[in-house]
Amino acid sequence: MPNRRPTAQDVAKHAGASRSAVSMVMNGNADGNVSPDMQERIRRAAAELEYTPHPIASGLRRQRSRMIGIVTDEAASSPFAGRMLAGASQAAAGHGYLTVIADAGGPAADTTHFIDELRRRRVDGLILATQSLRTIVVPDGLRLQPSVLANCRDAAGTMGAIIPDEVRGGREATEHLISLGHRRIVWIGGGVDVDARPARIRGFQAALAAAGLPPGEVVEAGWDIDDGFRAAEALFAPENGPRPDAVFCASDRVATGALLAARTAGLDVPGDISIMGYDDQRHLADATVPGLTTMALPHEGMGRVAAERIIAALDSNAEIGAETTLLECPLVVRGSTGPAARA
Amino acid sequence: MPNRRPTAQDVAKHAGASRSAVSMVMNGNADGNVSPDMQERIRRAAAELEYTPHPIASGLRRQRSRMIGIVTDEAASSPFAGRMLAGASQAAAGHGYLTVIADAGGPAADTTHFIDELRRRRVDGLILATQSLRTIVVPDGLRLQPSVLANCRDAAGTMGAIIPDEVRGGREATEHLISLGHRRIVWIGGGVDVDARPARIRGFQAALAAAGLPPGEVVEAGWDIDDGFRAAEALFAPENGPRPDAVFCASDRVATGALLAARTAGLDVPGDISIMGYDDQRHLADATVPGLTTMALPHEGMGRVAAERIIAALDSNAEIGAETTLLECPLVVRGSTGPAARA
DNA sequence: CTGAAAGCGCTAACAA
DNA sequence: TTGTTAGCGCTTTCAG
Repeated sequence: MPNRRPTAQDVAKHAGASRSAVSMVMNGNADGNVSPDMQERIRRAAAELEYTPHPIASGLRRQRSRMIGIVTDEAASSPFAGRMLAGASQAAAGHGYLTVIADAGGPAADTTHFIDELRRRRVDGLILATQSLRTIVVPDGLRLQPSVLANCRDAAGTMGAIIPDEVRGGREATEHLISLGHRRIVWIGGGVDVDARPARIRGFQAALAAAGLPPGEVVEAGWDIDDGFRAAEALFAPENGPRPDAVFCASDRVATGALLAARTAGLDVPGDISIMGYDDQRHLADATVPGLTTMALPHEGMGRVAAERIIAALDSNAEIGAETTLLECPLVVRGSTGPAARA
Repeated sequence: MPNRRPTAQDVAKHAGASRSAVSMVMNGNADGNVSPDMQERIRRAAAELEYTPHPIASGLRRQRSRMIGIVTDEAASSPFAGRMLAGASQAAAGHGYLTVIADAGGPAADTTHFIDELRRRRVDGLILATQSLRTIVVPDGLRLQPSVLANCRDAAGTMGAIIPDEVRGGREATEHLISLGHRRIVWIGGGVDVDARPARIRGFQAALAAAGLPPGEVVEAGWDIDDGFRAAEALFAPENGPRPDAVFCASDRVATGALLAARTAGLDVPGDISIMGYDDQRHLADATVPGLTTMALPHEGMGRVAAERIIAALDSNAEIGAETTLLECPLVVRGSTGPAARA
C-alpha cells in the first residue's frame, strides 16, 4: 500500500540534472537558469516517474501551507452550509489551495478556539462563515493573518466581508412582481432579530416607490412555514378587505406556508395570486407545488469570492482590504409567480 | 502581522535544555529520558513562550500530515452536506486531525481527480461521501491508503462503509405508528432509482408482519412535495375506499405534500390521520404545521464515525477493514403523528 | 539520563 | 548557465 513516491532527487538522477534544477523547472523559475533541453529532459523524467513535489516539504521551506481555513458556526444545522463550502473549495482548488474546515458547532462567538487551532496548523488565510447574516465581533486571531468574513460583517468595520446584497434582492424581487403587473404587494414575515429582514424590506419599499406605488404593507410574522401560513390565512380572509395581488415572503418557508394558505382559501397560484420566496432553499423551493419563485442566497458565491479574495491577496502579497463585497441574489423564476389576473 | 512564532530551539534555550528534550516532552515520550524537573522547566518555558510545535515540520519528519480528506459529490446541491462535514470535522479535531475537503461538484464517478489531488497533498486518510445513498465503483486512488465510504457502498464489497440502517429506520418508524394504534398504514413515494426506498419498504413490511398485520399498501410516487400531494390526495378521496390511519412517506418532502393534501381534504393531522416523514430535512421537517415526525438521516453520525474509524486505524497502524457499519436513523417525534382516533 | 547529529523533501542564495 | 550548500522546524537514533 505505501508505494514510495519519487522525490526531486530521483528525478534529478533520472534526468542527469541537479536537485535544484528540478525544483526550478517544477516551479516555473527555470527560464533564465536551466537550458531548454535540460528542462525538457527534467520534465520528461518527472512525467515518467509520476513525480509530483511534496507539498509538506515545500510548505516547510516556503513557510506557506497553501491551505485556507474555513471556520463555521453550526454548519450542521444549516441546509446552506454545503454550498458555501463547495464554492470555497472549488475556487481554492482552482488556485492550488486546499480547503480545511473547522465547525464550531455553536455561535460565532465560540469560534475563537477553532481559529487558533487553524492558525496553529499554519493555514495561509482564514474565512469565518456564519450561517445567517449578522454583525459579529471578530475574534482577535482573525486579524493576525489574511482573513475575510462570509455572510457576516465586522462590528468594527475593519475586516473585509462578503455578504448578500439583500437590499438589491428585495428590490429586484419586487421589480419582478411589478413587471408582472402586480400593484398591491404585501410583505410577510421575518422575525425582527435577523439583519436580513430590514434590508429586504428596504429594497421592497424602494422598488415600490420607484414605480410610483404607495408603500407596501408589512405583515409581522416569523420565518417558518406556519408563520407564513397564519399570516397569509389572515391576509386572504375576505373580511380583511381586498386581497393583495402578490405576497413577498421573508423566506421560502414562509412562502411555502403562504402557498398552503392560498390553497386552503381556494386560490390558484399564480392565477389568483403570486407568491415570492427568498433563499432558494434546496429541496424546498424546488419541491413545492408550484415551485417557488425566489431570490437565491448566494452561498456558493460567498464561499467562492471569499476564497478568491484571500488567494488574490496571498498570491500578490497585498493587503486584503476592509471592503464589504455585496453579492447579487439571483432571481430564480419557478411557477409561483405569474401575470396579474386583471392585467 | 507576521509575529514570528517560537521554535523548539527557543524553548530549549529558555529552559536550558536541548532541542530533543523539548521534542520528547511535547510528545509525551520524555518519561524514561528526561529528568522530571527538566520536564517541568521545559513545560513552563513552552507555556511562557506560547510555544506550539510546527505541524508542517513534524509532518515532514514523521511522514504524517494528520489531515484527513473528504471528497464529496455535489455537496452544493444537498441540504445535508453540512451535517456530514461538521460531524467529521468535529470528530477529527477531537483527535488532533484536520479535515480537508474537496467537492467534485458532480457525480461520484468524477471524484477521481480530487482523490488524487488530496493524496498528492498527503492526507493520511480519505472519506468519500455521496449525497444520496448508493452503490458505487470505488476510484482506484481510494484503495491506496486508509479510506472509508460514507453514505455509499462499494460495488466490489471490499471497502469499509458507513451507511444509514434504512431497513431498521423503516421498521422503527412503522413500529412508532403501530404503537400509536394505527393499523392501516400506507407507504407513499420514493422513485425507484434510489437505493433507500426498497430498504425502507422492507423495514415497513417487516414491522407490519411482526405485529401480525397484513402487508402494507405501497403507493408509487416520486420524492418531492407535489408527488406526495398527488398521491395523498388520491388516497384521501372518499371514492377510493376507506382512509388509512397513517401514511409513511418516503421523504419529508413527500410528507409535506401529504400534510397539504390532508389539509385540503379537511383532515386534521394528527387527529384524523398521522403522517410520518423520513430524512429530518432541516428547515422543512421542523418548519411545517404541525412539525413532521420523521426518521433522521444520520449524516452527522456518518461523518463522525467515518472520521473515527479512519483515525482509529491510523493511530493503531491497523487495517481499516471492509465492514459496513449501519447507523441508526433516530426517530424524531414532532406533531404530525398521534394516537389513532378509534383506538 | 542527556545532547549532538542526521535527516524528512524541498527551495533559494550563492559559487563555480 | 549550472551545481553546491545551507537551511525550513521537527523527530529520533546513537554516542556520551
